[in-house]
Order: sequence, then C-alpha cells, then structure tokens
Amino acid sequence: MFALVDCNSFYVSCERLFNPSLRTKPLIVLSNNDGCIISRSTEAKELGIPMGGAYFKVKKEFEAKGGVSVSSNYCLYQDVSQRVMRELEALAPQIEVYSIDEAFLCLKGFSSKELLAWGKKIKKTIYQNIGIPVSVGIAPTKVLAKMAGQIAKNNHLFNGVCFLESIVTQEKFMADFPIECLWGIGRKSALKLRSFNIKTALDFKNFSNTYLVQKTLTKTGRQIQDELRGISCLGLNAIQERKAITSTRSFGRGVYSLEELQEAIANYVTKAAEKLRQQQSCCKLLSLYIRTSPFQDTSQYSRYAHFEFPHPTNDTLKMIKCAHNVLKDIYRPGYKYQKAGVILSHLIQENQIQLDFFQQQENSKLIKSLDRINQQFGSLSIKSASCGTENKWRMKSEYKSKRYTTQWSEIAEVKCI
DNA sequence: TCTGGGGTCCTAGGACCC
DNA sequence: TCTGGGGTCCTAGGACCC
Repeated sequence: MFALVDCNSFYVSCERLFNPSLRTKPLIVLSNNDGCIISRSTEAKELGIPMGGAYFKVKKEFEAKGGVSVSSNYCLYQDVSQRVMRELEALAPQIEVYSIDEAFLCLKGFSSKELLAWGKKIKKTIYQNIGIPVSVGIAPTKVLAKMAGQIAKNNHLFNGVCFLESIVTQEKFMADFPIECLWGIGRKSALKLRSFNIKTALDFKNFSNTYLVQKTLTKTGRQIQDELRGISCLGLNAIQERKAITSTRSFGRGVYSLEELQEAIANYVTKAAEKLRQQQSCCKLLSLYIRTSPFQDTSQYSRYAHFEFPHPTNDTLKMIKCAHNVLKDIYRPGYKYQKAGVILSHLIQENQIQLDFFQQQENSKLIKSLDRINQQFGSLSIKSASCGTENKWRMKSEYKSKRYTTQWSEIAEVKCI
C-alpha cells in the first residue's frame, strides 16, 4: 500500500501561517518576476482565477474583489516543507519526498483496518504541529494513491482522507475520473487517448490493446495502465543526486546590451555553482541560452550553446569566464532579450574525478572561503565583480513576504495588545 | 508594460565499432 | 553493377511533473 500526502494550496498555506490576516481573504501567490499565478486559495479559485494564468490579465479585477497577491518566497516554502517532511518521516516506515509539497509513504505492516485511521492521524498531526492542511490518498499503487489524493482533496465527503481499498471502489471513482486528470497523462497524451475513445481512468484501465498503448504513450503510458489495474510498477524512490542544476530567470525589463547579459549570466552561474558545491559535485558541461519574449511581436532570437570543461569543475570564477566566452559567440545586438539561463550537467562527485598529469590545482581554497563568508553573512555578500552591483535587469518581486523562519532579521513579531 | 523555474524519463536517430 | 549484420553509446527533443 502507498499513501500520498499532499499539502493543500501549499504556498498559500505557508503565507497564511505567519500572516493570519490573509486567512479569510482570496489569496494568490505569483511566480518569479510576478508573472504567473502558481498557488490559489479556495476563495481565489471561486473567483475564477486560473492556475498558471498571467497575473497582469486578472490583477485589476482580482484586487477590486478584495483579493490579495504575494510574490513567491521560496526560502519560507522550502523551510516549511522540510518541517512537514520531518513529521512524515516520524509517522511512516518509509517515505519518498516527491516534491516541495508532496510525499509518498510506503505502508508495510499496517492492516487494512488500520489504514484509514492512520491516514486521519497524519492529517491531524501535520496540521497540529506545523499548521499546514494536507490531503491523504491511500491505495495499492502510486497512480491509484495519486487519484485517491485528488478525490480526498475535491470530494468533501472524505474530509481530506481517501482510501481506495477494493477494486469495486476503485472502479466506481475511476468511471468519473477524466483521463487528463490522471498522474502522468498530460495534454498531448490525453488527446491521443481520447482519439481511441478513452475518456476516463476506467476506460483506460479496460482498454485491451496494450501494444497500441506502448506505441503511442511509450513505456510510461503502459506503466500507468498497469498501475490502474493494481499492478505496482513504480516503487518508492530513494533520494538521488541531481542530474542537472539549472538557474534561469526572466528579466524585470527588456535587456539589450552584452554587458547586462554578462552580468545576469555571471549571477546565474554563481547560483548554480553554489548548489553544485552543496551536493559536493563538479560538472563537465555548461549550457547556456538567451532568448527574446515569445509573447511579443518584435523580431525573435533564441540561441542555446554548450561548453565542455576539459576537467570537471565547480569553480565559480572559472565557470563564469567560460560562460562569458560562450555568450559572446551567441549574442547578437539589436534584440530585446527577455530571459537567459544556465544549465550544469554531466555531474560527477567531487571525490570521483579522474585527475591527469597536466591538470592544474583547483582554486578550491578561495572558493571555500567565499562559501563560508556567504553562509555566515548572507548569500552574495561577496561575489565576482562580473555579477555587477546594480542589476537593473533583475526580476520583479514586489509583494514578497518575510523569510520568517530562515533569517533572524525577519523573524515574526508577536505583539501583545 | 507586464506571460515562471527546476526537474525527470523515454525514444528515435546519428555516429561509431567490428 | 553489385554494398551486411549486429551491436553500443550519445544526444536532442518531446512529454510530463510540481
């Protein structure tokens, strides 16, 4: 048996945790650059605010109806997430942290009678100890547990906990479960399945042409079908090292000059390289891209290029130099650039690097000192001069809440009146 | 004027080997 | 004029997730 624990409107719930005045208002959380809507309270959903929609399109109307918008605050969300996961680890024999707001639990050793009660206990404990409301779905496979989670969240009769035990119950809900809502079936796959007259999860379960499923949806689709049939294909995944680290941002305004792009790229490399060192890895390949806005009618330009290091590295300064060389190659003047990004891949553990006769000593002492200083005095306290100081291109984040739990200077205040 | 960011997995097809 | 068969490895691009 698997359980899926999913935090309800996670970012919104985090914001409400430390700002009770937001608890009764329609609330939305915006993506980076205050561009899109990425989390909505129930009240905001009822006002018809679309998930993933462009903020500027709804801003006026939403505010007129008393809605409140906040910029995303990942320091806060990450920290609250870790607290939730710690609680879950104490409650279940095995856990897979699937995303910032979700975890799968493996339920060996529970009788089916105990399972529902146990699900309710999880919900209650997380709310009591952390203050975040969650939904719990329990079923024999991961895909079914995901489905149970959806049902627990949307069907009020369940009070946030749904256990799909018997095949009869599973099929009863599958019959009303649209195919596009199934975990792993996106827009494209749903269209293909609908062309075979498969409209619900139950239709998919009963579709007998497995050859066609494999052919159109590849191995992934076949596994989903098996999981619907109660055959578990997807186990609990252990935490694994990242295979790639990316840092990409849209600009707060159009960027034209090479100098500003260089600044932005230097900042992104700095960020990505820090993450790389945190997991004690080096990278062999640095990829980089710049592009104009696809939403604008002005002439478009987009380029993607790589640099392969002769020796795997995590040295920020060396990486910035190489990135700048690549950037010079792909930069063309006269365009209004909207976004740039850096991707580090072909990662390898620091202690597994193969050295050779001619390899120069890495500048590791300097980099280690930088990391230590930044850890103590805050991110980017000391950085390469190429990162610039003004950063006029920097993304917008106009309505950001405080980092209540990770920054002493921003800690929550309690006032006695 | 303003439309996010960070990931994973799978497959086809190219390049190469003997 | 005729030009095989069996294999591996790598990567770009597509699709999906939250």
